[in-house]
Amino acid sequence: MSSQELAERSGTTAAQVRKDLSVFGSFGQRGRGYSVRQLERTLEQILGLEKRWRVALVGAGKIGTALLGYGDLAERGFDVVAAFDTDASKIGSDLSGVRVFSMADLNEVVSDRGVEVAIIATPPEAAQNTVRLLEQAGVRGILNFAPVGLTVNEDVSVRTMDVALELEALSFALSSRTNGGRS
Amino acid sequence: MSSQELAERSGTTAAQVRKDLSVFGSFGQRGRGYSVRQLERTLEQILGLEKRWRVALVGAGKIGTALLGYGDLAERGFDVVAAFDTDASKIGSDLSGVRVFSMADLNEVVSDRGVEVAIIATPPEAAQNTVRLLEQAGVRGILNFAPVGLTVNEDVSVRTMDVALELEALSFALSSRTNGGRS
DNA sequence: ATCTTCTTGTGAAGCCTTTCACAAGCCGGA
DNA sequence: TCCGGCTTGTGAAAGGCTTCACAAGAAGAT
Repeated sequence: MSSQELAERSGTTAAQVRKDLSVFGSFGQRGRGYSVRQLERTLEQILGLEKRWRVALVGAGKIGTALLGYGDLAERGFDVVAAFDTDASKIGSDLSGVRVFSMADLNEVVSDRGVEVAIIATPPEAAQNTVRLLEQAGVRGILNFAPVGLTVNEDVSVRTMDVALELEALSFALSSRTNGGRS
Repeated sequence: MSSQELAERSGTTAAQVRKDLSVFGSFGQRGRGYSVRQLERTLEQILGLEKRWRVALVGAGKIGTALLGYGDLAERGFDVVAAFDTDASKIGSDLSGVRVFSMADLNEVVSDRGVEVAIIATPPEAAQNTVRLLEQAGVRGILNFAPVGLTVNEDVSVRTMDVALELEALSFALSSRTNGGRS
């Protein structure tokens, strides 16, 4: 497959694709293009996707449980190995095959099971404190669904998914386009 | 409040804050800084946040219903005025005060209620077809939770929120940092 | 009124990313 | 073997974003 075709499929330009790939090395064959199979394998390795990751879910409310039922995650290399919640009635139960623990057990369970990445789906007030607990337990990647900015140690990566924020970005795009799209 | 303080709170630099604001005009007072109140009002207007938006939800499964219970949305100016699903047992029911309609009614309901933005929370196979329906009904902003890339008309904005993709980005950050973080 | 202190708004410089353009190289056909 | 058609990999140019640095202006003290 040529860089041109890759570009069209991923919504970018041929030159961009070639430059991006060239950062990691030369995988293409001049005159022939790229072997999709080989490219897939090589990139998986480079991006750390060949590895499976152990994930913990903190907050087994609506959003948390919805994520567990998402399915897709396991196929893409992420095993949710534990969930945590403050609600006593949930502790000990099974959500889509994942055991729910008390927050008090977080440190122990996360350390024992070698959890590297956590998903925070707590109410916003509880999110920052959850970060503290996770950092102490050795988690270095956090996906945050609580609509708040989080402060983390330097050696921890966070990504926040805020639905309302994304809608706001959409609304900005829409209104600037409508009001005679200056720029 | 000075640009310095604004920068610290939002995790950027003072120069960046001033440059960004200068795109829209001059709101600060030399020697004094910015009036937070006035800044808030002005930016709300500019970003189109003073307006309320009517939102439709397509796909009333786990993720969809979780989003409805999210609360935060209404506070931030987004009213979910209709939901759609293919499951006959859900049609006609109420989810957190939102009526669930058949997909067959999408065009009519969306047009009648003046929906401008839609959230797609369908299975990935159904997402692209949903885009078609929404475009025909006049929706111009789409927030997509299905883990697929979507093709849309030029006058429509899409944002995709893919949990596994975000986790993959995290895992890349983690593994590059571990493997002697070159660069 | 003048001086000192503070902070903005903005040209200019620096840096990084994207695009251009083309030599180098691969393949199939004659 | 030689040629013509394609496509990569990459230096160089262009474009965009971030940081620097400083004149212009505001407020309070003397």
